[in-house]
Amino acid sequence: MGKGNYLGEFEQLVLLALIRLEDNAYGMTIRQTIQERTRRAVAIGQVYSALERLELKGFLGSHTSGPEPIRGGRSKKLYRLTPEGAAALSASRQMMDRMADGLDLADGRIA
Amino acid sequence: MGKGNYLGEFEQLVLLALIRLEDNAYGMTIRQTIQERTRRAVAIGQVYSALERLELKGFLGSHTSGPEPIRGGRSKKLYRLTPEGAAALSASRQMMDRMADGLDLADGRIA
DNA sequence: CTCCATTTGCTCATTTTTGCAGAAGTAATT
DNA sequence: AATTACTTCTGCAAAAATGAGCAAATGGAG
Repeated sequence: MGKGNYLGEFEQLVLLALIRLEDNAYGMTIRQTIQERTRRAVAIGQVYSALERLELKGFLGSHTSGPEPIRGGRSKKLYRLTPEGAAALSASRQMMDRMADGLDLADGRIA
Repeated sequence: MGKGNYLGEFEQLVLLALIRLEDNAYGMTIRQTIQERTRRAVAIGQVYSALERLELKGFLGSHTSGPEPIRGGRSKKLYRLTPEGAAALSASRQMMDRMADGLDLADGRIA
């Protein structure tokens, strides 16, 4: 795998949502999960563009579910993390942890 | 504080470096700290452009040190975190923590 | 049964913000 | 003048963010 493909912050949120959602990860649920947990509004387009980037990089895979017999029950594009995605996520988090290690974030000395 | 004032990942690294460096945070040391801890190369211009943005947003303050009587000892632009910066950093990290809470990152289910 | 309003899910185009890279410039000592 | 240390400037690439609008399903009114 090439260099320089580290994850942006929102991309990390998306990958974390995938893990949390297990077999039910698709655009709408991913968006909802991120909104609930981060308490910030997420535009729908943002989710899909992140998903597209991540799939291109091989960090996740997708398949299409069949439609379901409920109102608005059209088919969905379901996503799952790949081993590469899991590795990238883990690496990003470890990097941040090393940077924060031993610091008292409560009282960062103030200007 | 306004909305939409979120930190990018590199910006977070810069703020964390500030805390770590206490009274000795300026372009060169910030760069070095990030490189050592994250193990990735950091272009110097990237550091300064992040610093400029962060100062503009009020997340850090700066002042100029006097020159020192050693070779190349020109004056430095020293940076410190503001209360707003500390709050933003803390918020970003909490957001990520809530997203990751309870997940087993080791075995994200695989595609 | 046929429309069409409603619900759910996705695509696309665009703009703004961050990230990345290196050349050029400034200020000090030797 | 040469050397060392630090900063600014400039340009481009990648990611974040926004929102309009398209597509596919059901359910209900007629």
